[in-house]
Amino acid sequence: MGVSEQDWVLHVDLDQFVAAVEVARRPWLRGRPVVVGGVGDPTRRGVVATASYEAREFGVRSGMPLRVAARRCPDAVFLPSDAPAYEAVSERVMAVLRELPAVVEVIGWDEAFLGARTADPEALAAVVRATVAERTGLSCSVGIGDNKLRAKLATGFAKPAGVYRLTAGNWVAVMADRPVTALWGVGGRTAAKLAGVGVRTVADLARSDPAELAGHFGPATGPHLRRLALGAGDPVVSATPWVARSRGRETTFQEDLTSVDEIRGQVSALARRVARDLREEGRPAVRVVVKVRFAPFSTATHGVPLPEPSAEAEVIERCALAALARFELTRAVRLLGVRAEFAVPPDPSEPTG
DNA sequence: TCTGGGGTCCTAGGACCC
DNA sequence: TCTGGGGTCCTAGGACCC
Repeated sequence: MGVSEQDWVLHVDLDQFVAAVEVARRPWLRGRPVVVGGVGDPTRRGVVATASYEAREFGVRSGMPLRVAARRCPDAVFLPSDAPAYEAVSERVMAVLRELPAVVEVIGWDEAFLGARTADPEALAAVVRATVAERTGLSCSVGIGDNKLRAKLATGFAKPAGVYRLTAGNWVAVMADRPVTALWGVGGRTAAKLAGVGVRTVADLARSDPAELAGHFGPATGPHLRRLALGAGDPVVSATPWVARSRGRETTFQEDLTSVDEIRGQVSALARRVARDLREEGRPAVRVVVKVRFAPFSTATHGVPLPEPSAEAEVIERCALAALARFELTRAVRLLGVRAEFAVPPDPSEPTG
Protein backbone atom coordinates (compact mmCIF):
# COMPACT_ATOMS: atom_id res chain seq x y z
CA MET A 1 0.00 0.00 0.00
CA GLY A 2 1.66 3.21 -1.19
CA VAL A 3 -0.56 5.84 0.39
CA SER A 4 -1.75 5.46 3.97
CA GLU A 5 -5.42 5.16 4.68
CA GLN A 6 -7.14 7.72 6.90
CA ASP A 7 -10.64 8.44 8.21
CA TRP A 8 -12.45 11.06 6.15
CA VAL A 9 -15.73 12.90 6.33
CA LEU A 10 -17.49 13.56 3.03
CA HIS A 11 -20.41 15.98 2.87
CA VAL A 12 -22.73 15.22 -0.02
CA ASP A 13 -25.13 17.99 -1.05
CA LEU A 14 -27.54 17.74 -3.97
CA ASP A 15 -27.33 20.69 -6.35
CA GLN A 16 -30.45 22.93 -6.33
CA PHE A 17 -32.30 19.85 -5.09
CA VAL A 18 -35.92 21.03 -5.06
CA ALA A 19 -35.63 22.79 -8.41
CA ALA A 20 -33.90 19.71 -9.86
CA VAL A 21 -36.78 17.45 -8.72
CA GLU A 22 -39.32 19.77 -10.32
CA VAL A 23 -37.37 19.97 -13.58
CA ALA A 24 -36.99 16.18 -13.67
CA ARG A 25 -40.77 15.77 -13.80
CA ARG A 26 -41.27 18.76 -16.13
CA PRO A 27 -38.37 18.39 -18.59
CA TRP A 28 -39.56 21.39 -20.63
CA LEU A 29 -38.45 23.61 -17.72
CA ARG A 30 -34.80 22.64 -18.14
CA GLY A 31 -32.64 25.72 -18.65
CA ARG A 32 -35.40 28.09 -17.49
CA PRO A 33 -35.38 30.08 -14.27
CA VAL A 34 -37.48 28.09 -11.77
CA VAL A 35 -38.53 29.38 -8.35
CA VAL A 36 -40.18 27.03 -5.83
CA GLY A 37 -41.94 28.32 -2.73
CA GLY A 38 -45.20 29.19 -1.02
CA VAL A 39 -48.28 28.33 -3.04
CA GLY A 40 -46.46 29.02 -6.29
CA ASP A 41 -48.08 32.42 -6.79
CA PRO A 42 -45.73 35.40 -6.45
CA THR A 43 -48.60 37.79 -5.78
CA ARG A 44 -49.37 35.95 -2.52
CA ARG A 45 -47.54 35.65 0.82
CA GLY A 46 -44.59 33.31 0.71
CA VAL A 47 -40.83 33.13 0.28
CA VAL A 48 -38.44 31.36 -2.08
CA ALA A 49 -37.61 27.83 -0.89
CA THR A 50 -35.23 27.08 -3.79
CA ALA A 51 -34.25 28.87 -6.98
CA SER A 52 -32.64 27.16 -9.97
CA TYR A 53 -29.20 28.41 -10.98
CA GLU A 54 -30.85 30.22 -13.92
CA ALA A 55 -33.06 32.14 -11.46
CA ARG A 56 -30.10 32.85 -9.16
CA GLU A 57 -28.46 34.67 -12.09
CA PHE A 58 -31.18 37.30 -11.63
CA GLY A 59 -30.40 37.70 -7.93
CA VAL A 60 -33.18 35.42 -6.67
CA ARG A 61 -32.19 33.88 -3.32
CA SER A 62 -33.85 31.48 -0.91
CA GLY A 63 -35.73 33.21 1.88
CA MET A 64 -36.58 36.12 -0.38
CA PRO A 65 -40.27 37.11 -0.60
CA LEU A 66 -41.84 35.69 -3.75
CA ARG A 67 -43.01 39.10 -4.92
CA VAL A 68 -39.41 40.35 -4.79
CA ALA A 69 -38.29 37.31 -6.76
CA ALA A 70 -40.94 38.08 -9.38
CA ARG A 71 -39.70 41.63 -9.69
CA ARG A 72 -36.11 40.49 -10.17
CA CYS A 73 -36.98 37.69 -12.55
CA PRO A 74 -40.41 38.24 -14.15
CA ASP A 75 -39.93 35.35 -16.60
CA ALA A 76 -39.33 32.76 -13.89
CA VAL A 77 -41.64 29.79 -13.55
CA PHE A 78 -43.16 29.81 -10.03
CA LEU A 79 -44.10 26.47 -8.50
CA PRO A 80 -45.59 25.51 -5.12
CA SER A 81 -43.56 23.46 -2.63
CA ASP A 82 -44.38 19.74 -2.83
CA ALA A 83 -42.72 18.30 0.27
CA PRO A 84 -43.89 14.67 -0.20
CA ALA A 85 -42.31 14.59 -3.68
CA TYR A 86 -38.98 15.86 -2.37
CA GLU A 87 -39.06 13.43 0.55
CA ALA A 88 -39.60 10.49 -1.80
CA VAL A 89 -36.67 11.48 -4.04
CA SER A 90 -34.51 12.16 -0.98
CA GLU A 91 -35.13 8.65 0.33
CA ARG A 92 -34.04 7.15 -3.00
CA VAL A 93 -30.83 9.19 -2.97
CA MET A 94 -30.03 8.19 0.63
CA ALA A 95 -30.65 4.53 -0.23
CA VAL A 96 -28.13 4.83 -3.08
CA LEU A 97 -25.58 6.44 -0.75
CA ARG A 98 -26.03 3.57 1.75
CA GLU A 99 -24.89 1.10 -0.91
CA LEU A 100 -21.49 2.80 -1.04
CA PRO A 101 -18.60 1.72 1.21
CA ALA A 102 -19.26 4.39 3.85
CA VAL A 103 -21.26 5.18 6.98
CA VAL A 104 -24.18 7.47 6.02
CA GLU A 105 -25.60 10.13 8.37
CA VAL A 106 -28.59 11.93 6.86
CA ILE A 107 -28.81 15.57 7.92
CA GLY A 108 -31.52 16.91 5.64
CA TRP A 109 -33.56 16.27 2.51
CA ASP A 110 -30.63 17.06 0.28
CA GLU A 111 -27.51 16.39 2.32
CA ALA A 112 -25.66 13.69 4.20
CA PHE A 113 -22.32 13.04 5.81
CA LEU A 114 -20.37 9.97 4.72
CA GLY A 115 -17.67 8.52 6.93
CA ALA A 116 -15.06 6.37 5.23
CA ARG A 117 -11.55 5.06 5.68
CA THR A 118 -9.64 5.54 2.43
CA ALA A 119 -6.32 6.64 0.99
CA ASP A 120 -8.03 8.60 -1.79
CA PRO A 121 -11.09 10.61 -0.70
CA GLU A 122 -11.28 12.41 -4.06
CA ALA A 123 -11.70 9.05 -5.78
CA LEU A 124 -14.52 8.16 -3.38
CA ALA A 125 -16.14 11.56 -4.00
CA ALA A 126 -16.02 10.89 -7.74
CA VAL A 127 -17.71 7.53 -7.19
CA VAL A 128 -20.42 9.23 -5.09
CA ARG A 129 -21.11 11.84 -7.77
CA ALA A 130 -21.15 9.30 -10.59
CA THR A 131 -23.35 6.83 -8.71
CA VAL A 132 -25.90 9.43 -7.63
CA ALA A 133 -26.06 10.81 -11.18
CA GLU A 134 -26.44 7.39 -12.75
CA ARG A 135 -29.01 6.05 -10.30
CA THR A 136 -31.11 9.17 -9.70
CA GLY A 137 -30.30 11.61 -12.51
CA LEU A 138 -29.34 14.22 -9.91
CA SER A 139 -26.16 16.24 -9.63
CA CYS A 140 -24.41 16.67 -6.32
CA SER A 141 -21.35 18.34 -4.87
CA VAL A 142 -18.99 16.76 -2.37
CA GLY A 143 -16.95 18.41 0.36
CA ILE A 144 -14.06 16.46 1.87
CA GLY A 145 -12.88 17.22 5.37
CA ASP A 146 -11.15 15.88 8.47
CA ASN A 147 -14.32 16.67 10.45
CA LYS A 148 -17.97 17.53 9.76
CA LEU A 149 -17.51 21.31 9.94
CA ARG A 150 -14.71 21.35 7.38
CA ALA A 151 -16.47 18.87 5.08
CA LYS A 152 -19.68 20.93 5.20
CA LEU A 153 -17.85 24.18 4.43
CA ALA A 154 -15.83 22.47 1.69
CA THR A 155 -19.07 21.72 -0.17
CA GLY A 156 -19.68 25.44 -0.53
CA PHE A 157 -16.44 25.69 -2.48
CA ALA A 158 -17.25 22.54 -4.47
CA LYS A 159 -20.59 23.78 -5.82
CA PRO A 160 -21.90 23.32 -8.34
CA ALA A 161 -21.14 19.76 -9.40
CA GLY A 162 -17.65 19.65 -7.94
CA VAL A 163 -15.39 18.34 -5.19
CA TYR A 164 -13.28 20.32 -2.72
CA ARG A 165 -11.05 19.36 0.20
CA LEU A 166 -10.79 21.49 3.36
CA THR A 167 -8.61 20.25 6.24
CA ALA A 168 -6.36 21.54 8.99
CA GLY A 169 -3.72 21.87 6.27
CA ASN A 170 -5.46 24.59 4.23
CA TRP A 171 -7.95 25.95 6.80
CA VAL A 172 -6.07 29.16 7.56
CA ALA A 173 -5.22 29.86 3.91
CA VAL A 174 -8.83 29.36 2.79
CA MET A 175 -10.83 30.74 5.73
CA ALA A 176 -8.81 33.29 7.73
CA ASP A 177 -9.79 36.40 5.79
CA ARG A 178 -13.44 35.48 5.24
CA PRO A 179 -16.22 37.12 7.26
CA VAL A 180 -17.43 35.14 10.31
CA THR A 181 -20.70 34.41 8.51
CA ALA A 182 -18.71 32.00 6.31
CA LEU A 183 -18.79 29.63 9.31
CA TRP A 184 -21.62 27.08 9.66
CA GLY A 185 -23.65 28.30 12.63
CA VAL A 186 -22.74 32.00 12.53
CA GLY A 187 -25.52 34.13 11.09
CA GLY A 188 -26.14 37.80 10.64
CA ARG A 189 -27.17 38.48 14.25
CA THR A 190 -24.05 36.93 15.76
CA ALA A 191 -21.86 38.61 13.12
CA ALA A 192 -23.31 42.03 14.00
CA LYS A 193 -22.73 41.41 17.70
CA LEU A 194 -19.16 40.28 17.01
CA ALA A 195 -18.52 43.35 14.84
CA GLY A 196 -19.48 45.41 17.89
CA VAL A 197 -16.40 44.05 19.67
CA GLY A 198 -14.16 44.42 16.62
CA VAL A 199 -14.38 40.82 15.38
CA ARG A 200 -15.11 40.59 11.65
CA THR A 201 -13.08 37.78 10.10
CA VAL A 202 -12.57 34.14 10.93
CA ALA A 203 -8.97 35.02 11.93
CA ASP A 204 -10.25 37.75 14.30
CA LEU A 205 -12.56 35.23 15.94
CA ALA A 206 -9.85 32.55 16.16
CA ARG A 207 -7.63 34.83 18.24
CA SER A 208 -10.44 36.07 20.52
CA ASP A 209 -10.41 35.27 24.23
CA PRO A 210 -12.89 32.44 24.96
CA ALA A 211 -13.73 33.88 28.39
CA GLU A 212 -14.54 37.24 26.86
CA LEU A 213 -16.71 35.54 24.22
CA ALA A 214 -18.47 33.63 27.02
CA GLY A 215 -19.31 36.96 28.62
CA HIS A 216 -20.99 38.17 25.45
CA PHE A 217 -22.58 34.96 24.14
CA GLY A 218 -23.01 32.62 27.12
CA PRO A 219 -20.92 29.87 28.66
CA ALA A 220 -21.36 27.33 25.88
CA THR A 221 -21.89 29.51 22.80
CA GLY A 222 -18.94 31.87 23.40
CA PRO A 223 -16.17 29.27 23.46
CA HIS A 224 -17.99 27.30 20.75
CA LEU A 225 -17.72 30.26 18.36
CA ARG A 226 -13.95 30.33 18.76
CA ARG A 227 -13.69 26.59 18.16
CA LEU A 228 -15.65 27.08 14.93
CA ALA A 229 -13.14 29.71 13.80
CA LEU A 230 -10.32 27.24 14.41
CA GLY A 231 -12.10 24.69 12.19
CA ALA A 232 -12.65 22.29 15.07
CA GLY A 233 -15.58 19.93 14.70
CA ASP A 234 -17.00 16.47 15.25
CA PRO A 235 -15.14 13.86 13.17
CA VAL A 236 -17.56 11.01 13.93
CA VAL A 237 -20.20 10.04 11.37
CA SER A 238 -23.04 7.94 12.80
CA ALA A 239 -25.70 5.96 10.95
CA THR A 240 -28.01 5.91 13.99
CA PRO A 241 -31.32 7.39 12.83
CA TRP A 242 -32.28 10.79 14.21
CA VAL A 243 -35.06 10.83 16.81
CA ALA A 244 -37.25 13.92 16.43
CA ARG A 245 -37.71 16.13 19.50
CA SER A 246 -40.94 17.74 18.31
CA ARG A 247 -43.53 17.88 15.53
CA GLY A 248 -45.43 20.98 14.53
CA ARG A 249 -47.62 22.65 11.96
CA GLU A 250 -47.92 26.34 11.24
CA THR A 251 -49.69 28.56 8.74
CA THR A 252 -49.24 32.10 7.55
CA PHE A 253 -52.62 33.46 6.52
CA GLN A 254 -53.02 35.32 3.25
CA GLU A 255 -55.10 37.86 5.17
CA ASP A 256 -54.43 38.66 8.83
CA LEU A 257 -56.95 37.19 11.29
CA THR A 258 -58.78 39.58 13.60
CA SER A 259 -61.68 37.50 14.94
CA VAL A 260 -60.90 35.64 18.17
CA ASP A 261 -63.35 32.88 17.21
CA GLU A 262 -61.57 32.40 13.93
CA ILE A 263 -58.18 32.32 15.67
CA ARG A 264 -59.47 29.64 18.07
CA GLY A 265 -60.87 27.64 15.17
CA GLN A 266 -57.55 27.73 13.32
CA VAL A 267 -55.61 26.65 16.42
CA SER A 268 -58.04 23.74 16.89
CA ALA A 269 -57.51 22.67 13.29
CA LEU A 270 -53.72 22.87 13.60
CA ALA A 271 -53.83 20.93 16.89
CA ARG A 272 -55.88 18.13 15.31
CA ARG A 273 -53.47 18.04 12.37
CA VAL A 274 -50.51 17.70 14.76
CA ALA A 275 -52.33 14.98 16.72
CA ARG A 276 -52.78 13.04 13.47
CA ASP A 277 -49.04 13.35 12.78
CA LEU A 278 -48.31 12.08 16.30
CA ARG A 279 -50.56 9.06 15.92
CA GLU A 280 -49.06 8.24 12.51
CA GLU A 281 -45.64 8.37 14.14
CA GLY A 282 -46.82 6.41 17.16
CA ARG A 283 -45.28 8.77 19.70
CA PRO A 284 -47.17 10.68 22.40
CA ALA A 285 -46.37 14.31 23.21
CA VAL A 286 -45.65 15.67 26.68
CA ARG A 287 -46.13 19.38 25.98
CA VAL A 288 -47.92 21.59 23.44
CA VAL A 289 -46.66 25.01 22.37
CA VAL A 290 -48.72 27.59 20.48
CA LYS A 291 -47.01 30.24 18.38
CA VAL A 292 -48.67 33.50 17.39
CA ARG A 293 -47.17 35.94 14.94
CA PHE A 294 -48.93 39.30 15.23
CA ALA A 295 -49.00 41.85 12.43
CA PRO A 296 -46.75 43.26 11.28
CA PHE A 297 -44.19 40.68 12.42
CA SER A 298 -43.72 40.03 16.15
CA THR A 299 -43.79 36.49 17.43
CA ALA A 300 -44.59 35.02 20.84
CA THR A 301 -45.12 31.50 22.20
CA HIS A 302 -46.89 29.91 25.14
CA GLY A 303 -46.78 26.25 26.10
CA VAL A 304 -48.57 23.90 28.46
CA PRO A 305 -47.50 20.48 29.70
CA LEU A 306 -49.91 17.62 29.03
CA PRO A 307 -51.37 15.98 32.17
CA GLU A 308 -49.91 12.75 30.82
CA PRO A 309 -48.24 11.75 27.52
CA SER A 310 -50.86 11.66 24.75
CA ALA A 311 -51.43 11.74 21.01
CA GLU A 312 -55.22 12.07 21.33
CA ALA A 313 -56.73 14.84 19.21
CA GLU A 314 -59.02 16.00 22.05
CA VAL A 315 -56.13 16.29 24.50
CA ILE A 316 -53.79 18.07 22.09
CA GLU A 317 -56.57 20.44 21.04
CA ARG A 318 -57.63 21.23 24.61
CA CYS A 319 -54.04 22.01 25.64
CA ALA A 320 -53.43 24.10 22.52
CA LEU A 321 -56.52 26.18 23.32
CA ALA A 322 -55.34 26.53 26.93
CA ALA A 323 -51.99 27.82 25.64
CA LEU A 324 -53.78 30.20 23.24
CA ALA A 325 -55.84 31.55 26.15
CA ARG A 326 -52.64 32.94 27.67
CA PHE A 327 -52.23 35.39 24.78
CA GLU A 328 -53.79 38.81 24.70
CA LEU A 329 -55.45 38.69 21.29
CA THR A 330 -55.80 42.41 20.70
CA ARG A 331 -53.75 42.64 17.50
CA ALA A 332 -54.22 41.13 14.05
CA VAL A 333 -52.63 37.69 13.63
CA ARG A 334 -50.65 36.72 10.53
CA LEU A 335 -49.42 33.26 11.62
CA LEU A 336 -50.53 30.52 13.99
CA GLY A 337 -48.56 27.42 14.89
CA VAL A 338 -48.97 24.37 17.11
CA ARG A 339 -45.97 22.26 18.09
CA ALA A 340 -45.97 19.06 20.15
CA GLU A 341 -42.85 18.15 22.10
CA PHE A 342 -41.83 14.59 22.88
CA ALA A 343 -40.26 13.40 26.09
CA VAL A 344 -36.51 13.94 25.88
CA PRO A 345 -34.91 10.70 24.76
CA PRO A 346 -32.74 9.06 27.42
CA ASP A 347 -29.10 10.07 27.12
CA PRO A 348 -27.19 6.83 26.43
CA SER A 349 -24.10 8.26 28.17
CA GLU A 350 -26.05 8.62 31.44
CA PRO A 351 -26.11 5.59 33.70
CA THR A 352 -29.66 4.53 34.55
CA GLY A 353 -30.93 3.41 37.93
C1' DT B 1 -38.07 43.88 -0.08
C1' DC B 2 -41.72 42.83 3.77
C1' DT B 3 -40.54 38.75 5.54
C1' DG B 4 -42.60 30.14 4.71
C1' DG B 5 -42.55 25.99 7.16
C1' DG B 6 -40.03 22.49 9.14
C1' DG B 7 -36.97 21.96 12.84
C1' DT B 8 -32.78 22.25 16.74
C1' DC B 9 -30.16 24.11 20.50
C1' DC B 10 -28.78 27.60 23.94
C1' DT B 11 -29.67 31.26 27.36
C1' DA B 12 -31.64 33.96 31.02
C1' DG B 13 -34.73 34.57 34.56
C1' DG B 14 -38.01 33.04 37.90
C1' DA B 15 -39.80 29.42 40.87
C1' DC B 16 -38.80 26.27 44.08
C1' DC B 17 -36.18 23.65 47.40
C1' DC B 18 -32.86 22.73 51.07
C1' DT C 1 -34.44 43.18 61.16
C1' DC C 2 -33.77 43.90 55.70
C1' DT C 3 -32.65 39.52 54.27
C1' DG C 4 -27.47 33.28 52.03
C1' DG C 5 -26.16 30.37 48.65
C1' DG C 6 -26.65 26.89 45.75
C1' DG C 7 -28.86 23.56 42.60
C1' DT C 8 -32.52 22.25 39.50
C1' DC C 9 -36.47 22.71 36.75
C1' DC C 10 -39.42 25.20 33.68
C1' DT C 11 -40.50 28.66 30.31
C1' DA C 12 -40.05 32.09 26.61
C1' DG C 13 -37.21 34.07 23.45
C1' DG C 14 -33.45 34.15 20.24
C1' DA C 15 -30.41 32.43 16.75
C1' DC C 16 -29.57 29.36 13.31
C1' DC C 17 -30.14 25.88 9.54
C1' DC C 18 -32.34 23.70 5.27
